[in-house]
Amino acid sequence: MSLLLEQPVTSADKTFFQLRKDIVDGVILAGSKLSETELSTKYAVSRAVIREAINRLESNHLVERKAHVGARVVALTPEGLAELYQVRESLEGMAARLAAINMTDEEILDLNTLLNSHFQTVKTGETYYQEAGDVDFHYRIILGSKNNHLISILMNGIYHLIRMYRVQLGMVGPRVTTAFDEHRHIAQAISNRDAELAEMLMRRHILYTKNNLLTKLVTESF
Amino acid sequence: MSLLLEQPVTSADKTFFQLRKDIVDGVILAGSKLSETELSTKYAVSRAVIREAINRLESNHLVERKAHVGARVVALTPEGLAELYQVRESLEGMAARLAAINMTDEEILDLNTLLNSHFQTVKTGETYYQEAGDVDFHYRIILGSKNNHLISILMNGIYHLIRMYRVQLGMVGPRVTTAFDEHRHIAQAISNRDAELAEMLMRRHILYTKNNLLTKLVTESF
DNA sequence: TAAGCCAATATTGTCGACAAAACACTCAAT
DNA sequence: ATTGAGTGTTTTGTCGACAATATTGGCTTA
Repeated sequence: MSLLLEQPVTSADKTFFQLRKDIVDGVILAGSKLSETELSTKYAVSRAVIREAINRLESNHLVERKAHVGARVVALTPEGLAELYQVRESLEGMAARLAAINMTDEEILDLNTLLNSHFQTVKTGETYYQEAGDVDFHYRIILGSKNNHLISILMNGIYHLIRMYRVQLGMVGPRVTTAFDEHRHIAQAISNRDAELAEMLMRRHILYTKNNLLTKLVTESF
Repeated sequence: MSLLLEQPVTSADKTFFQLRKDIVDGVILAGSKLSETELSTKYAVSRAVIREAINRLESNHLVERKAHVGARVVALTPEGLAELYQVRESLEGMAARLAAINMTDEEILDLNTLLNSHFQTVKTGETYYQEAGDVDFHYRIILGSKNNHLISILMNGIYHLIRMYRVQLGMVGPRVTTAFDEHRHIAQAISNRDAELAEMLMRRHILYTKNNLLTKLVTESF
């Protein structure tokens, strides 16, 4: 049922996925240094593999490298969040618009089916599936745009950083059910092939999410 | 005078810049295979350096890698160009809007000064400086957005691929002076701090450029 | 005591060699 | 003649060691 089952084939792939997961989940703290030798012993691979993984993490905007100095996990800041979501709003708004045009009837049907199944889990209040479900919904629309560059920029470029903010800040309270309603309206616009409305609703949805996360980030004073 | 003087500090840096230049300029043909051993002898560096360079080229969307198979320079196709410019239109439109808000008065002054100097070279018809000048103009606006994620996605993410299409297809004929006029109008909107107009003009400017390049790509039947 | 230089140490950058996988070619069988 | 298996070759993936650079700490000197 879940999308995007990227299979690791090489040792560098596995290490990259593992490192990425640990960073997104906060197991490796935001802002901390990534020592190549330390990681190579910890993950039981050579430094060459670690270096390749770190390079890929850099293109995912999750770490920053400086020559002869090393790599650091990015810090989570209000400014960074604001800039990230400004870009996300533009790109995913575009994705929603294109999805309303380019998704097949079957894909739209699947999207609505997914929403119905999410409705069940939202009622029970299982936060873990909320996170996964939200990502799944957005992924389908992104893929539905059928624009490979857009897909690459979002999925390989910035989405893991978005998830990092979401996972480490959380999304709780009334926002959960509100967001679900917004998803329904977006899906409705796409079902009606109303591209302009789909873009507008998606942009507003992301704007709300940004404000929700920004509030948490500021009040928790990271 | 020129912007973005990224200095190579390591051997991998130099190799990366050289390879990127050769690909953008067409010295290494679009669609061709990149053999690691071959490149390592040609550029007189170890395979590790070549591999690092290729990894970076991949995050620049200039090459595609497959595990255990190798890397290939991307192909220039009408579909790829259309998708790329669809994304570019959205992102640079956003950049122009933000630039109208965030550029300092001094930066706007420099932008107008740059345009005046371009006006001289356009009259003489020096195509080389046209290309460089156009890139310079767009770079200033992108940097003027002051959004680091947007800057990174455009400059490190897709702009070299955009340049690759431009360089290998060329931009000639009446389009040259027309594009210059469009630049002037965009600069005017930014000078007036009219964000909405700046975005609209930039989007249309990029749309025109796309159509111009698409025509060339189709008629030349690459 | 503070500032600056120098040496010792630790970390990143680069290299060549070996392992594993994909590719190409031959040869046999239908 | 074509397809298939099998072998030999080439290419990519991984590793450990060495080189070059940055950091740390101590020492000297004002």
